Amino acid sequence: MSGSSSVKDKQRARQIVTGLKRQYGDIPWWPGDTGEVMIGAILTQQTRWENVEKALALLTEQGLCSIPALHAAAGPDIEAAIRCTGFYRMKTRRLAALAAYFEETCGGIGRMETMPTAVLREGLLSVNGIGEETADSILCYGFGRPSFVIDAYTVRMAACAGITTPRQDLKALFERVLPGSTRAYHQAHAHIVEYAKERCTRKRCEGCGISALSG
DNA sequence: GACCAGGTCCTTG
DNA sequence: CAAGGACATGGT
Repeated sequence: MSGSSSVKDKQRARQIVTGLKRQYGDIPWWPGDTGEVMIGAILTQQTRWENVEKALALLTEQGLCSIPALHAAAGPDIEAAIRCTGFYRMKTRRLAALAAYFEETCGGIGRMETMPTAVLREGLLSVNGIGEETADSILCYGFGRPSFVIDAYTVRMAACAGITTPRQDLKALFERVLPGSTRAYHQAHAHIVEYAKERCTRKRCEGCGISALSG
């Protein structure tokens, strides 16, 4: 916890953040409304984003790309639209659970806008099919809260950079290093994904460590 | 054909 | 409680 490796990890995390920011500058990320972002967050689980975009387009075409619409929709219609994202039966159930939570338990998304982030996060985690990463994606990109997202790319980048902090503590590590603004969280996560998806796959990891960033 | 993708849940040992 | 398996399509 307070060992010297934690100080080094902090420095390494800072180098990842600043190095990538220098390389990419501002990049756009998830311009959709809250409902669409939440749907995308479920669909992207263990799935390439390009396939998620196709599914979102199909849902939109059919007027199903919102929480109220999903809540009213028939299962098979949802399944058909999201098939290309894989795990489509499972994801249809998860979307239904998400929609039921906001429409029935919360009384609409609007009611949650003013909730404290911690309360909102607990509520999201209580929905079957929403784990830590999905919850933080929804908070950060859907509700504009400063809750940093730790995904497979971030974990690999951290490992490549020599960070030894255990996975469950990476969120706190990056949140300590970053400025507290939601925008900073958006950008840092977007940068990591942009960088890592090209060179930091399961099998190979080509220069995704800090050495490649700081020169 | 094998392997992998911006996870999560349930079942075992 | 850690590890393993299931969920499933689409691209390399």
